[in-house]
This record gives sequence, C-alpha cells and structure tokens, in this order.
Amino acid sequence: MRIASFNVNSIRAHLPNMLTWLKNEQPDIVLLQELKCMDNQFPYEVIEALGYNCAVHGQKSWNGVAILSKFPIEETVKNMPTFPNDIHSRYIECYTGGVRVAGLYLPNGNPVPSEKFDYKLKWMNALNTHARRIFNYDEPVIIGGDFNVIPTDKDVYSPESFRKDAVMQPETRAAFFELEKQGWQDALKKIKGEDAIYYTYWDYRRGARQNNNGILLDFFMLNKPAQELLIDGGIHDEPRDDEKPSDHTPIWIKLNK
DNA sequence: ATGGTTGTTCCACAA
Repeated sequence: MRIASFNVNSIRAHLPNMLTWLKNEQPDIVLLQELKCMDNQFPYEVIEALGYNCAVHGQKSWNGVAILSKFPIEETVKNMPTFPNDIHSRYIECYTGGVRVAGLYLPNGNPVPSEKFDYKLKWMNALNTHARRIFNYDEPVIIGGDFNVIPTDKDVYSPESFRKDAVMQPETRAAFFELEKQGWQDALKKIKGEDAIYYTYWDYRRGARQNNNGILLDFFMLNKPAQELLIDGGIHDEPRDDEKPSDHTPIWIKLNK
C-alpha cells in the first residue's frame, strides 16, 4: 500500500498538474491540503473516474483538506475532536483500507508575534492532545500533511532567512517534537536517515526551485503498528518541475500491507 | 532589509 500527501495550493488552479502525478503514481491513499475551494467546487468527477473515493473538508478561498482512497472511506472526521470549533478547514481523518489516516494543513502562523501565531500554537496543542489519543489505537495510524514546521536547521536552505518565521520558532519546534516524544515516528526521517537533507517546498520567488532553495514542511508520522509496516518512502520531485506547479511537492510512503 | 511570485477575489491579504 502506498500513501501520498500533497499540498496542491488550490486544487482548481493546479488540477492538471495534480492529475498528471496522480495518474503516474496511483497511490492507494492520498492526503490533499490547501484545496482553496468549497466542497461543491471540488473536482469529484475527474478524480472518481480514476478510481478514488473522496472525503472533502473544503472552505471558501483558503485552506481545505481532502482524503482520496481506492478503498471505501469510513468514519470520516472533519476538524480535530480536540478543536471542534476551528474556524478553518485544516483537519480530516478517516478509516480506509485497514488504516486510519489523518490529513492536516497546520496554520502558517506568521507574523511573530500575532494572533495568527497564537492560533498556530493553540492548533498544535490541540493536535498533540488528539494525537496522544489515537497513537494507542491497535490499527495503523498515519498522520500526514503540511505541518508548516521546519524541525531543524538542516531542513532549510538558509536557517538565518527563517529565524524570525513562525515555522521555525522554538515553541513551534517544541510542539512538533512532542509527537516524537509520544512515540510517533517521522517516516521519511526513518527511511532517509537523521542527517539526510531533503525538501518538500520551494518558493515561487527568486528562482528557489532552480537553486534548490527549499524547505521541509511536509511529514508522515506513524504510530507503532504503522511503523512495523513501513517499507519505503520518499519525495516525488517531478510535479514541482511540471507545468504550473504547486509550491509544494508530494511525499509518499509504502507500507507492507 | 527589501523584494521577489502565485493564489483567491475584486481589495488586499495569505503564503
């Protein structure tokens, strides 16, 4: 089983790019972030025609997350139970194909300090509380998506350029590492090694992609049963170099299932 | 330090 996550930065603006990748890779389960559309604007028909069921938690203009699956989708949850009144659509969870998957688009949180940064930390706190609960499920649980966190200085082409950014604040990093303290495993870090340098986002500006001025923002976190199934994982670079791309590129894992 | 690009929407604001 292969599971992928892709921040598409508007599903409508980047649908051709996303579909090219989807047809080429055909992951069993896909987590999508930054749909930037309402539920009724989601391109259900073309995605269902490729054999996917869709669970969509959309929002006008901003945010929005979805799960695509070649298996039936059950027990869909929109918004974290620990943050039921979230004003943004940033979290979706379901049971599909014998695994529980959660897709998230964590708040960016800039500038620092601001109400937006407070919201980011509040959101991460709610995530950690919810994650502690679902970590202990007997089934494989996979939390994936755009965490809007640069965990360490090696995960960014120029740490000094981001020192004041919300994605790299000590509080942001501490909240992110809470997941590992709970026992969650960073799947790509496990596959590639602690010191490996890899990015999932390149700014549209200043030739960031051409110069590989990237940052690591997207992750798969696995509970114990999922860790035991992990075989492989990586980054799909091709969509970022295709026509009219998202600023993120997909990440993927392969489970022995 | 600033500016650079792309998204949604219609005006700046978000990233």
